[in-house]
Amino acid sequence: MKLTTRGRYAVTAMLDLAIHGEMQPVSLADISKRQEISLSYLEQLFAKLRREALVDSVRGPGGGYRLAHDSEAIFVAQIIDAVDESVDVTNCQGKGNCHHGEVCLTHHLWQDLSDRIHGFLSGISLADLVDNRGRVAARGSDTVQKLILQ
Amino acid sequence: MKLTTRGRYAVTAMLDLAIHGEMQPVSLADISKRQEISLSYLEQLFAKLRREALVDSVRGPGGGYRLAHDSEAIFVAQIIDAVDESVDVTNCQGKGNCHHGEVCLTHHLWQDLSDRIHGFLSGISLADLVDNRGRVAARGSDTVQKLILQ
DNA sequence: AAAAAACCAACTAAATTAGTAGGTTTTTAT
DNA sequence: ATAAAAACCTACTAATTTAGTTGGTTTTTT
Repeated sequence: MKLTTRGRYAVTAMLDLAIHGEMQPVSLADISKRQEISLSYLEQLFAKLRREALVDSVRGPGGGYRLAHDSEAIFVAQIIDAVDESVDVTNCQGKGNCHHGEVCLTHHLWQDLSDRIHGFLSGISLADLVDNRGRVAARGSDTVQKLILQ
Repeated sequence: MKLTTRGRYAVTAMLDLAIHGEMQPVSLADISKRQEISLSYLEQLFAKLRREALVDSVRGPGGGYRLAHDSEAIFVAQIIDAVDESVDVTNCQGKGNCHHGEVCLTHHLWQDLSDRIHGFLSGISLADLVDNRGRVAARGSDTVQKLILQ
């Protein structure tokens, strides 16, 4: 699994867009200043986000980036996936050929964990993050915890 | 977050121990052959597992390693932690000083995800893995999914 | 005494990540 | 028209991490 600065930067930048991009497009220079992320690095990330149609760009002065969809319809998992951070923790990229073409001893464990991580991040939209500044899991998790622990 | 070959190797090797170590200690050479993990690399991993008191060693011919506790009492999270793979995905190692000493925009998101991953892996023992060869999460997850999705 | 094993330290190759450098193209405002 | 602001693009680089190697020593059994 890869979940490093790159994925965190991408989500942070998209969240910045969701917060500041209501009226006019937001330039990467602004995001760079606010979030303290190198401008060139942001450019590379936004190239990928654009390829995956998560953002639209406006060139020229006053230009910048806008979310390509409502913030309710963009999910953290999509952002992470777009910048090439796979949330998959299996050794075989889910193929199941990890030990002589068969699944290895621990394949199902990693597969299940991967599914859970992806499921968790697929359920959180940018709008959720804007609403409560990232405190998202607390919502349902009490019930879930009780179920798991009982 | 780091969850790479190292952590997977460690869990696989411990599972091998749980399966083959009932009667006599298991040598790393055996694990190395069965699981196709470099012997020297296994040695490094077991040095850490021993330091964290997850395994006991027996030196000399016929020696090897044994689980230090019942397989019901050793959890995947402990193994991952022992070999220095942190399952924490925050940028600040959970300290919450990610943006000028304050929490960054996405801190809670990563913190919640980290907690979930750790919670998941803390609930799975080696015995669970032996029982159903790793197919563990399926158990409770249907109910959980329904709750989350409704 | 020999062999099997744990134990140990230092090194190395490969991969990945984060970041830099140095541009071009497009578009707006003056 | 021109200058400036911004996206867009490609290639390079430094640092870090990972996986693995090398070459031992120590302990214990046969």
